[in-house]
Amino acid sequence: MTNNMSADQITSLLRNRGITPTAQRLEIAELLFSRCEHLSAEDVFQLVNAGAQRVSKATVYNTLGLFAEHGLIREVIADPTKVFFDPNTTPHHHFFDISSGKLIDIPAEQVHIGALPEVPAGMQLEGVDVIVRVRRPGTV
Amino acid sequence: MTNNMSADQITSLLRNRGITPTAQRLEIAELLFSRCEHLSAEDVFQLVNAGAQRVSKATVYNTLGLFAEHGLIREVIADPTKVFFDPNTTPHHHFFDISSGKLIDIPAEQVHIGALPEVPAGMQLEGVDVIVRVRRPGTV
DNA sequence: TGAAACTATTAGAATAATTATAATTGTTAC
DNA sequence: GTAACAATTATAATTATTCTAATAGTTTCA
Repeated sequence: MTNNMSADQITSLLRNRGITPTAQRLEIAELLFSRCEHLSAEDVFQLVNAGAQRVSKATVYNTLGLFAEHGLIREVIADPTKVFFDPNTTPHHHFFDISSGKLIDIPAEQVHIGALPEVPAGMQLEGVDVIVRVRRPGTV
Repeated sequence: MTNNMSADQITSLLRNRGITPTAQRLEIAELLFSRCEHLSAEDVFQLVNAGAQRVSKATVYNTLGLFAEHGLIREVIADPTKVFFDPNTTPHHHFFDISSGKLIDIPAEQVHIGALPEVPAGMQLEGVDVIVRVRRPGTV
């Protein structure tokens, strides 16, 4: 699934969240929102620098962290070797295919959490992540 | 919570799973099952080598991986910076306190998953992990 | 306008977790 | 006792991520 957005649309997307739109941030945002895929920092680094390098690894991390902090994307922790960034911030969950290391969205309505335990005293609920680990038979 | 087990009990615990009990493995197992805590590889490395070093980092990783593979412990992926190892392998879920980086068990019966989506074609269900992220107010 | 003072952004270098490799030690079978 | 195999180790490499210094941008005020 791809989703074409104009540079202007992406610029105001950032502005609406209080993020100063710089060249690097626009490139990374464009990439995330046009692809609508689950990308790792490394994926973003490769894609944004396809051809000549223009954006450093550190900037990729800064930018992804900033976007996540401002609710533009969401971190998904399912793979011990890396964090994924999901441009879909609506409530939903994930299949994690341990054979391929890929994530697949699960629409929120397909997972029904009937009961949640009481949050420990003095703590604030931040979010609930459901990861359904699946595997292609015959693979490790 | 601590749980005292004799060296013999731990030895047969490993044997029952088809794991040859070596000195290093017994030390690590003893540590995991007496503490009943969520430990990272680094934690295990520190604890097992309190005093003089006897077990290398690589052996710690090998051993934890082996134990997990044989169902003696369970990997919990909640913190992007490291993997936790949980000696409790009964079905249950976790709070992850993002302020302190600590895990707290949630008994299985306190989380009720009413519906699960159909596993993608040709895939095999491996497990379902529910991570409830919580935070101490005022912390990042 | 123009430059000092400050803030925000970027990226090269450093760090931490983990894994791969190859050497070493221990065990088993005959 | 020794060949064949399995387990352990250390080193070093790799990968993901963060730190910090440097750069670019913005504001203040003379």
